[in-house]
Amino acid sequence: MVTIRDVASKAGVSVASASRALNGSSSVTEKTRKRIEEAAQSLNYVPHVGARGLTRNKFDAIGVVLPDLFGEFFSELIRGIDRVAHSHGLQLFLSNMHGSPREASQAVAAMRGRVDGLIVMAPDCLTPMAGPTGQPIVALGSTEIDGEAATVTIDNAGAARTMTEHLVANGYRKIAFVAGPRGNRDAAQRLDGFRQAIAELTGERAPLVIPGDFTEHGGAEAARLLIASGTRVDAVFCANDMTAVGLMATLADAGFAIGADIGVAGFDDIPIAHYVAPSLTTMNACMAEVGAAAAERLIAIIEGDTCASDSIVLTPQLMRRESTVRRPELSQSKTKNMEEGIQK
Amino acid sequence: MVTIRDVASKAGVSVASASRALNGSSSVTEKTRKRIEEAAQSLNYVPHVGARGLTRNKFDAIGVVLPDLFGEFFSELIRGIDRVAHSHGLQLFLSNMHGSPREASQAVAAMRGRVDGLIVMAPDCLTPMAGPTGQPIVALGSTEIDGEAATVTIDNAGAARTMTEHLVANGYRKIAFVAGPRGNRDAAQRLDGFRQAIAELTGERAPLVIPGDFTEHGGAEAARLLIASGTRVDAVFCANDMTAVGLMATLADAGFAIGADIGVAGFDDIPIAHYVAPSLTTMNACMAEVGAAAAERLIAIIEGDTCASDSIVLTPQLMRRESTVRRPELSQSKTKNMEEGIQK
DNA sequence: CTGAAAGCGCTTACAG
DNA sequence: CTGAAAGCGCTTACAG
Repeated sequence: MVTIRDVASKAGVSVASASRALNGSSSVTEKTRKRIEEAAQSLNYVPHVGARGLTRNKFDAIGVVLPDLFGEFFSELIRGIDRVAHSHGLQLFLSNMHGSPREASQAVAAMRGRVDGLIVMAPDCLTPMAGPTGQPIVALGSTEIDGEAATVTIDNAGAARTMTEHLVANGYRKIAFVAGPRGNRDAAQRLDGFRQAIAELTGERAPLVIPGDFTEHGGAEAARLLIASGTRVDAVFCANDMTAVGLMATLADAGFAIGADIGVAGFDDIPIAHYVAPSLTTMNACMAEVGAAAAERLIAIIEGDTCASDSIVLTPQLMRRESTVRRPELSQSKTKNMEEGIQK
Repeated sequence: MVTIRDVASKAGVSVASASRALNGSSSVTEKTRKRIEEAAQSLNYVPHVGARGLTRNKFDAIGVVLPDLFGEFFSELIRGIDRVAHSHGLQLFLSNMHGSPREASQAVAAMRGRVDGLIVMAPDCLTPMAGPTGQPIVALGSTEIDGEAATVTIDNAGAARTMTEHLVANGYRKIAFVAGPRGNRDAAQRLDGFRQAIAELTGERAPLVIPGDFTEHGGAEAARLLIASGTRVDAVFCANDMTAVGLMATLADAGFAIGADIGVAGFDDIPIAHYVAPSLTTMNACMAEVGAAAAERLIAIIEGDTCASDSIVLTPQLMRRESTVRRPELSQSKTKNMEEGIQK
């Protein structure tokens, strides 16, 4: 491994000069600069970023701790973060906390001395995370972090209300909700918003709430539970899109015409939502924007912008699609031709 | 920021002892170890991983350089890498080369002094990447890297042949191919495999090849081109799934019954492939496994296993789904009820 | 403009 | 078992 010492000696200068030349400091003769650069070139010198970070206490990287690295939801989030990080010349250090608070703390600790700041999403923690280790940190979603941290969230409750209004306005009266994982704040806020809206709009005080876990499988399970119970509902509002996708598939297999027989709504607007058939009505949580906003906020804090620590709340938009269209003829060539549909 | 010096002085010992105690060295009295740990605890000490890495020349992290961080394809890949990295206690340093060879080299350089080894995927480079900077490196897909590097690839050509055989066996004769981006080796190999298989199976020497770019939009464009040209084809084999998804949607909107009127096949088996309607026949490129294999290989190399530098080739599996079923009645309740379908 | 030196936070032979 | 010292590869005041 060639070090700056090697290029310095090859160029016949001190490491100090080599460092200055390589970092574009002005105080160095054009001639020696050239000599040093040639030496570096010929030796194929690559600076040791770790060492540089140690001396400068600046790492040109930001850390991202997420509950999972997988799936369209996180993929979108990372995309947004990467976009702004890249435009600022920052590298990304990613860590998967695997839904475990203990691992989340470990991950945060493992970032010390590697990054200039952190974006953390840990909506599953019931207890607030261990406080910041002194580094700039922004919390994503309804993550709770000890001490102060800037925050980027979406208005889950408000969005759930918007969706509920949409369902009611479209003639669905009896609406069930498929919940998210216990202890997940995003899920809890969505449920709250739904409950409140339902109470106001239909007077229903105890709407049916079916357990779920944010996965496709959980959605399928909820559908089976619903069918088995024989409960008659007009529509189902799922705490996230994956749940809705699983639920829709199971419902369709059981002969229900999605939309006509039973409305289905999701939350997140992951890309899959408009590929499924029928396409899924959902709330666009604009994860890419959340990620980008978080990254921008973090960078501002790192750069010493003190006003940057207040929180941002993004408002999801309703994506009106086929799964909440009551009369199939409204959606031209895309309606499923299932047994039920034909009989009518 | 509290350092090891702080905990040492608080515990009344030297930093050497503090370091030893904190790292679980055996040569330290139980009593002093306890004192040190308490000091660390009370000070909320978090080791500076960067500094530790510098001294030990070991970073407990691996770097991953990809053409993009976004989309199900990369998401799967990262998932596989993360699984084995995590099981070895390694962090992930992710970098997006944005499809640019220059950025790829930069990204590799930026990893020096941060990671113990690299996984690099850069299938778009026409010229081989700058050689390894001395660190262990494994190339993914048909990435070409100067000097030696272990390699994990999938058999693109063989898989394309398998798919072509499937199409022909299902009665599709005139088959077009939608290509991937120019200069992408995976795409080129798939096209080669297709051409060769077609020549052998149908005698056709110059099958129709429509340009594409691995995106949904490119697929839609290809479909429009196909329709506008009036060329009659029985099936379209797309260089990847995203292309197939875009093509299918456009074809369906134009009134074609996918499967019955025209077969469509993809490549990759991204999760969306079985959500679209009709579900998409494709080759499972098992990206998660590719990622996992690459990570395992890399770790073996890092740990000094010299035999670990030969290459691995994974064989994709055919995922037979609805988009290549000729008679709609075969696929029960899932067929699209389009104008064409009704008229029959 | 250039160099010798200190220091970033840690680990690890080397003595004791 | 414990401590003083050197060193990881770099940058940056401080002198000259």
